[in-house]
Amino acid sequence: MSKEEQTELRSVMDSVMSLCKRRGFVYAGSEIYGGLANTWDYGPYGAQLKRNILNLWWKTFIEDRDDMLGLDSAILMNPRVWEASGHVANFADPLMDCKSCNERVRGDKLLEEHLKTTIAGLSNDEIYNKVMDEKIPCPKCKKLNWTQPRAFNLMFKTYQGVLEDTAAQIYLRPETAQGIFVNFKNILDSMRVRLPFGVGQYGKSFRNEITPGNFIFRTREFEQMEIEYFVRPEQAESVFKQWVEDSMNFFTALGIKKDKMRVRNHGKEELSHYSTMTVDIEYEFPFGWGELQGIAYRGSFDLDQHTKFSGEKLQYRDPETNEVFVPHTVEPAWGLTRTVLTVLVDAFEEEALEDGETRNVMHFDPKIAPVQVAVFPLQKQQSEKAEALYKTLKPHFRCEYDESGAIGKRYRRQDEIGTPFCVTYDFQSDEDGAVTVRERDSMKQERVKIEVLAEFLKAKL
RNA sequence: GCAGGUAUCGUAUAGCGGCUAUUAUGCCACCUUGCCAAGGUGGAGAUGCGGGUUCGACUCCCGCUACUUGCUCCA
Repeated sequence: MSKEEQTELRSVMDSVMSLCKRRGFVYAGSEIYGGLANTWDYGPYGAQLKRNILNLWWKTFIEDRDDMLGLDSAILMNPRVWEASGHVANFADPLMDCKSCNERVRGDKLLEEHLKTTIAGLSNDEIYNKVMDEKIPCPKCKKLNWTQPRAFNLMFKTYQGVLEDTAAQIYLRPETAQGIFVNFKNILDSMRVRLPFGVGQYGKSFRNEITPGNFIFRTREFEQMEIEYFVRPEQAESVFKQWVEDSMNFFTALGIKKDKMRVRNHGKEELSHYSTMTVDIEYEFPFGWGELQGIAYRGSFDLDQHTKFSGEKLQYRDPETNEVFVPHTVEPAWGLTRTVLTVLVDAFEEEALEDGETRNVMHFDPKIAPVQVAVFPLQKQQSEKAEALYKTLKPHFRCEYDESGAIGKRYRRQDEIGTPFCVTYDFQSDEDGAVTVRERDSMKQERVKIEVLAEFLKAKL
């Protein structure tokens, strides 16, 4: 990619951010107090868009399927959960600073690069000693002048109870997934399920990322949609492949351009502590490729760990053979807030018009557009009739009524927030009982009878 | 966390150590308007926060905050 192209893409990002603020999609957090780093608030259209994406996900993967169940577990959990999951031990980067030039590196990565092998389970002291034994210098200034590794645990800590003593120290969840494993037994006992089946939930997670950024791409507070799909070990591979396919289909259903997405296999060295097979679904953002979703084959790691730490047997008994075993899991994990960014960036177009003007158009898929139908009177004489029509459509679609300014200006307003259909009640409507429906993408106009209008629009959504 | 860049009405911008801080667009009201940002009149709206230098700071200096580029990473 050339410098010019990068600058161009950078300005796309700026345009999207500016539009988000101007049109009520996303605002900077705590803005009137000078902001708080990396926090963003979703405005009316942004909140609606996020919810629409979430609802489509829930419908696609939970409601419409016989093998899926929904769950909504707590953000605050017993700290032992995170010991079992490995997050207390592994979800921290041992960062070392070079005292000579201030370069900061991950101690474990430094070792791995030097030794050309993967290492795991070393304590900070062990990492430090090993680095000093091997005399691994700073990659930047080539001096051997490291600080002790300091663990920056990515989990947010807080306190339960009014006294800030350590006994009550708990974490904000860094992922929603553990809530599913922890409820595995509850679900088996209450829901009469059979393998293979999955449990899905969405919600906020929190990670003290060292380097957040890129608008709402990487934020310390974010929303995920996660599924744990439980299978017999021998089913895992085919189920895994099926999830990759289903996931891509979901993104396509959101209207995201296929040629901007790719599936990327994780190499051995980047697999996380729990996974033996992982793929990412990535999108090409203006700032580069970024992960939208990870699909990880976790084996029986989580259920085994929680069995070990809790003492509860997390197993499955086959009702026909009476065979007892620990199911394996395939975990598709989406970033919801990231998906919102993707949809915003992907839908954005600065369209050049014939007269040299431009119009900003958000080409949201009609299913997830914050506003689906806008209703106008051609002029204020038709206000009353148009408003009455708006009220009949409102229960069936996400609707907006606008009578302010010239008709062309109202079209443009709706283009900018991605409304796919505009309906205009005009001078003829009284006589022919019809209205003009204008489509955002084609800018085509069509005359539609009012009595079939709702049906007509529904067919297009 | 380190190194660089940036910070002026909602958005995009101009400018200056000193007069009422520029322009465009958007927004609000009224008039006008027979389908793609028409026109007229009026209106509201900004120097991120704190300190210093100075008779006087939006402008110069320092600190903070936020955004951003690179290192990092992963939903």
